[in-house]
Amino acid sequence: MKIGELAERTGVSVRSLRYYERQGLLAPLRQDNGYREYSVLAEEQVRTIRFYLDLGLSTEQIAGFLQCVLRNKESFCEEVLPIYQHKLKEIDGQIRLLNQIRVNLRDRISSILQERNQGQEEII
Amino acid sequence: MKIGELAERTGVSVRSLRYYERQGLLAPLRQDNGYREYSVLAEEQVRTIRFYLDLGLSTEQIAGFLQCVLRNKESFCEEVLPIYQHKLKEIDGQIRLLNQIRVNLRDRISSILQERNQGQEEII
DNA sequence: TTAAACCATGACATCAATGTCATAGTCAAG
DNA sequence: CTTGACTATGACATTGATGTCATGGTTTAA
Repeated sequence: MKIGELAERTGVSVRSLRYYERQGLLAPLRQDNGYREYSVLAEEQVRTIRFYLDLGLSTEQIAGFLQCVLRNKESFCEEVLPIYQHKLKEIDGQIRLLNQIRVNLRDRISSILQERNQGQEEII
Repeated sequence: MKIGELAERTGVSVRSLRYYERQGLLAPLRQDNGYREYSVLAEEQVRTIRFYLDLGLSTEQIAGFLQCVLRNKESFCEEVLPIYQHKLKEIDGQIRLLNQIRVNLRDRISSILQERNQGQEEII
């Protein structure tokens, strides 16, 4: 199958498919005319790539274990666990930071609303 | 005071002070030699800018209300509240997304650990 | 056969604040 | 007067996946 068909089947843009290839995540054959030729397995492979990307992993991280997880159960691939754990710490840190900001924002919003109400009361 | 001194007093790099100026957040006078001349008020102003930047607001958003909040109470500046509320929604969305990923990651990590333990037991 | 649709590659843009470097003018202390 | 510290401006880099455009070759359907 050619790149346009794979793009349509997976919902991933042609641009991204070429990018994944350059990052070492896909390795389609080439037809005589230079067109990329994807096997039927490529569709599942792209969905796997998308899954890990959506998990927040980088193409570089994914490249480190993609071949393994395509052939085995995830638990068999040694590289996966440390990457997951590292990502989890990162996510926890981000959530903590966002929560601090969130609390700060909520405080300021309610304080603004309160002061405005007091201003109204003074007028009354 | 010159830019180096302001940078040292506020902990903000010279580069960033020039950037803030270009974004319309600072407007120092110029000495005859072209050097920027900051008033003592600039120090507080920079801290205010940093505060809003740390809250996740963009220089463009900050520029929209900075002059007002420097002169009045925050609750007096009409532009602030909608920006806060918009930012809060954004943060909530980010937290939600991160939490989904977090749950996903934790599930996969524990599932890997569990499968590895089962593998061990089988050997025993 | 010809036009439309598809493919290839490479380059530039994005988002945003900041770092860094190059080049050059200015100032202060020795 | 000279050297080192400071300042000015402008340009390029960063981060990462993706969009978009330009240019040109290929295929396919009418």
